[in-house]
Amino acid sequence: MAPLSLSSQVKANLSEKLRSAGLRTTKQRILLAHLLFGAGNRHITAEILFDEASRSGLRVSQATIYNTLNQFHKAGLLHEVIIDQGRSYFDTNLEEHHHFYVESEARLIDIDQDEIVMGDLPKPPSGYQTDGIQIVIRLSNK
Amino acid sequence: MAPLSLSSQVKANLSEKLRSAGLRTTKQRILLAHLLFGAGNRHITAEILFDEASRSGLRVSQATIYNTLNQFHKAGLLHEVIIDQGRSYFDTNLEEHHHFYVESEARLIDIDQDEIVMGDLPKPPSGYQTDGIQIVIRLSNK
DNA sequence: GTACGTGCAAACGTTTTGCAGCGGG
DNA sequence: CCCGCTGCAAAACGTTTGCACGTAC
Repeated sequence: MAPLSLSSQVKANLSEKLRSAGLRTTKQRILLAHLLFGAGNRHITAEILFDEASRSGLRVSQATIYNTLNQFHKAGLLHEVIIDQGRSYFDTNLEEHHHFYVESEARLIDIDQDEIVMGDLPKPPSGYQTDGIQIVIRLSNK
Repeated sequence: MAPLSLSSQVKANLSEKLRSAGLRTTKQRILLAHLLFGAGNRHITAEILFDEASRSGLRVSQATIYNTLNQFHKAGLLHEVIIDQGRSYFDTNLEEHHHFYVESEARLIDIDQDEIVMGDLPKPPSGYQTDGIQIVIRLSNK
């Protein structure tokens, strides 16, 4: 994969994205943002992102990967999907949608929005408010 | 809490339950089964079960807690709910149902079956079969 | 210049594993 | 008697944290 040589146009776009999310634009964040957002919707784990960053020529520490993913998440640039014990997935698709999870491959697959039809959502118990809904359909090999 | 003094009737019932699930009936499993299944539907973590077992007078190792929960799960006596990163919940309610999750209290709450209305489920991609569906609605304090 | 980001390594909490010994069938 | 279960301790795993240094603004 091509190293840090992002075109200045691409860099400008990513910088803008980070800045409007209230984040400083460091070299690491620009490249990680490029890996995350530069190739359509992705389901990515810290491990995958670390590998991709390393392979693309940027020497980042794991701590930075975790910090960055958490910051992007807190800033609303990523959604978190928890479905595998001990491993978090981050989804670059921010629209409300749901997933198949292939346990044998530790892989998430988007479900088409119009494929899942929900009636009314249950009301939360008093004192609480709904914060997000997550539907996961586990798949196994036939 | 009352120690290991389970009535022989209770013990017989639990023994039967374990045996028909293909599990040997050891002292530890009988007591853990009693804690799990003797008080209605529960959402329990390894930590909670370990504490309850200790408090009830049985000296069990953490390894046995984990082994037992995993075995009960594999034997179909428990459902696993993964929603908190790094911690597994086991649900003694085997019927298909769904949950609220109160993040601030790390607590699961059952959703009444008739409160959630689903249309048709999406078909799994070819080569895969549906293995279970999990709906979680995250709650925060209002 | 200052507050925030980064790297490194150590710490953390949950879960798994290896192995010797015990106990159910 | 044998195979599976248990306890213990250590290891493994993903993730977080403390701290010194570096860098965006």
